[in-house]
Amino acid sequence: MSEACRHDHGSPHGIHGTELAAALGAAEARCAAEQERLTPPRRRVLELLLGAEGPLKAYDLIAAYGDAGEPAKPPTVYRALEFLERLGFAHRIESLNAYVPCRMEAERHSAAFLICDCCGAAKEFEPDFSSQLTAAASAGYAVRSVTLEARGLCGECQGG
Amino acid sequence: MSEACRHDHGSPHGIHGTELAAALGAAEARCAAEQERLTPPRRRVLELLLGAEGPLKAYDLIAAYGDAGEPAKPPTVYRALEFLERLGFAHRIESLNAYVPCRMEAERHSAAFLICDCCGAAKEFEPDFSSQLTAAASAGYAVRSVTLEARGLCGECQGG
DNA sequence: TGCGAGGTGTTATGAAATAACATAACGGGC
DNA sequence: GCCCGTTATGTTATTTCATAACACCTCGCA
Repeated sequence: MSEACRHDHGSPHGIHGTELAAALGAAEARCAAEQERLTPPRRRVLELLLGAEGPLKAYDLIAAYGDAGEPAKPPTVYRALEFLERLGFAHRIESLNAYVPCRMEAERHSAAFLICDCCGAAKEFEPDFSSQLTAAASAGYAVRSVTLEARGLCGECQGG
Repeated sequence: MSEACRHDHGSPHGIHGTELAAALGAAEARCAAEQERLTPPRRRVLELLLGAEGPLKAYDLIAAYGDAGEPAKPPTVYRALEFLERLGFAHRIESLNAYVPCRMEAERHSAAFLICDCCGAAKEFEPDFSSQLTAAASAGYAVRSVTLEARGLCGECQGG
């Protein structure tokens, strides 16, 4: 992380086992409902994101892709990420060049993150953009999507 | 831009001549007041940003840097950008990998942009982050900086 | 069964950013 | 003035991030 510190950074949990299977199943179901296909590469990338401890870089995914350690080719992963973002299953965190699975209920929503500069955790939260949307409207803009990234320190990393 | 369209994209204005000189002078003054130095590379990069029609990529700056067409070396420009961001003279737009000069009054503020996917304009506006900061505080985060990027269409590009 | 749309595999390349190290300019204390 | 620590610059090379381009495949459907 961009900041040296002495903490024990307890892992922000990935999901595994039954829970992971359930999440993948739910994704499968949502795809079916929307006439989209959760193909093997897409499913694999989503699986890796869901199992991860925190935001993953594209090349982390590329390296981790193969079952026996063989990496994927970059376009394979970038295409899968594009799909997952489009469906709302994952978000890109611009300021980290990294990706996280979506943890929220709502589908295809705007994304907002609290990013800890110390431990690297990225916590998604439900933003209220009404004030910013009002400002945008009065400037004549038609807003399609909004992303917000707040950098700082999480509770655990503030202690010292 | 990421979206084909038929508009005549009138130029979002860079500043030039006297106005540019005044802006650089003001920057010089603020540096002096803060024991910082607006060295030649920093001044040159700021000048390029202020004169530009819209967001500039780092490699646009690198290419445009030399008076007679010789490019700068990447670290020259990246260091200058880092300085300009630190002092609040410029902002990075994460979702574009591009930079704009700061158009606001306040110093070292958080940044918020309305980005037109059609003409590429990036309009800075004064955000009200109180609701998001409340949410962050209740999650235990100590926020240092916030960036918001809203993508959509500007007034001119909505017409058709 | 032939066609079109969407998806994948593969090679290669392009774009964005930084590491590492040498050199130079500046400012304060003596 | 001169030394010295600090800050900034110059330069080479490399790393990291992302996409172009094209061949092939596969599924639904006329």
